[in-house]
Amino acid sequence: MSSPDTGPPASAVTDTSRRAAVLDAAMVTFARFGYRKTSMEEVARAARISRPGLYFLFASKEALFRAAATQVLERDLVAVEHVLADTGRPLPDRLAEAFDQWAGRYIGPLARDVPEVIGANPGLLGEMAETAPRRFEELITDALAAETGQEAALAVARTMISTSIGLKHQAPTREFFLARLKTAISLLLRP
Amino acid sequence: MSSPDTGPPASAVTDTSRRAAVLDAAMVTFARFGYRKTSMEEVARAARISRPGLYFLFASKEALFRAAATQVLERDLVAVEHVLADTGRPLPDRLAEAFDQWAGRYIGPLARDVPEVIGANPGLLGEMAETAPRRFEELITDALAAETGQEAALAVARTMISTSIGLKHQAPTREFFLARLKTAISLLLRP
DNA sequence: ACTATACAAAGTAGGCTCAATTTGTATAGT
DNA sequence: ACTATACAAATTGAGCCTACTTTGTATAGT
Repeated sequence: MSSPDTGPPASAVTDTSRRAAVLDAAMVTFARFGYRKTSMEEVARAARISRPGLYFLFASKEALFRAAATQVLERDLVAVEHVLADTGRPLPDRLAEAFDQWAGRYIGPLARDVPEVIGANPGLLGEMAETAPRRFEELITDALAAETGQEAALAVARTMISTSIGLKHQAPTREFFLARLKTAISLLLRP
Repeated sequence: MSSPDTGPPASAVTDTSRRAAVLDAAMVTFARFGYRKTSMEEVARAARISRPGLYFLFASKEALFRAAATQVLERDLVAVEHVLADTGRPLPDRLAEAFDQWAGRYIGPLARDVPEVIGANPGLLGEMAETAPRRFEELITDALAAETGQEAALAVARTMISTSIGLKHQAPTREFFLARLKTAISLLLRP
């Protein structure tokens, strides 16, 4: 719809990082107070811009939330992709770090609210709510299939993902999560 | 406090099963409406006794809930124990059925509310809230250790439990849960 | 070993109003 | 490519009151 290709690409990088910074501030605020109780004023304050300026960047509160959540998910998927692509490292290490990026990093008392507020408002996210977990499953499956050549790669990937979801609910700390996850990975990679 | 050892044991069995039936009706009602919005009147109606009669059996709403939740947890643990004790059957089958009794049976749209209402009111449960999962972990660990003799039995048990918790959140149906769980079990029992 | 009826004290829901907040837009300025 | 200020319309929250429900107990009856 609203294309940013209006002027010269002089400050394209600046524009992009400004947008990203605003989205970061927005997600922190959404995570802290929840979608409903977060006002555009509060987001603007957190992003250190004016409220009209915020509306200049994002057409509505919904669009802002969608963009913020999308950035988080996309960023994490890219991180996972990069970690898994580094085939110089042992597979178990790469898998552990991939799950840490995808889930472990959101274990703490503050960080927990991020996936919570995203998961609590699937209606605002549209497709992303379903495609992101699917893409993650694909990335894990491919990494497993590439290395171990298993045809059980999908089954192993799905089991690991279920385990990580369970651990996310059980783990009081990121360290707990990671320790248990590494155990699970080594148990599932043995055969 | 109120001991039932007042008269002859003539109708002890009847007493016990009456109590159990009342507790079943109570748990169904608690699960349907939640603890707060469930009235003693409603429980009495579901149990087909009078409200004063209900107070004759249980001193308070809290005591009633505690007893109902305890019965559910204890009943499931006994079922798990029995299933695992039948060493004539293959270990994977027994494990799958154990997890089905403990978690899978609560997957459906109606059944889901039971663990939910129990989990949502840990303050009313006291010790049971922590000891029951611990006892389940012990039962699974012992079954694994007895058969496979592993010293990794605890790690395998914990991984299976985490997987089952994740699956409980993912699974739309009991069949989905069971299918994925069986895959996980066979993957974790291979080495 | 209960049921039926009744009751006080406490808690909860519903409705209602008014003030405050919030959204989205506009306008003028830099 | 923004900020500052302002504004209408809609939503929300606070406070308050009243009516109803609920808890726990008591009492009489079978």
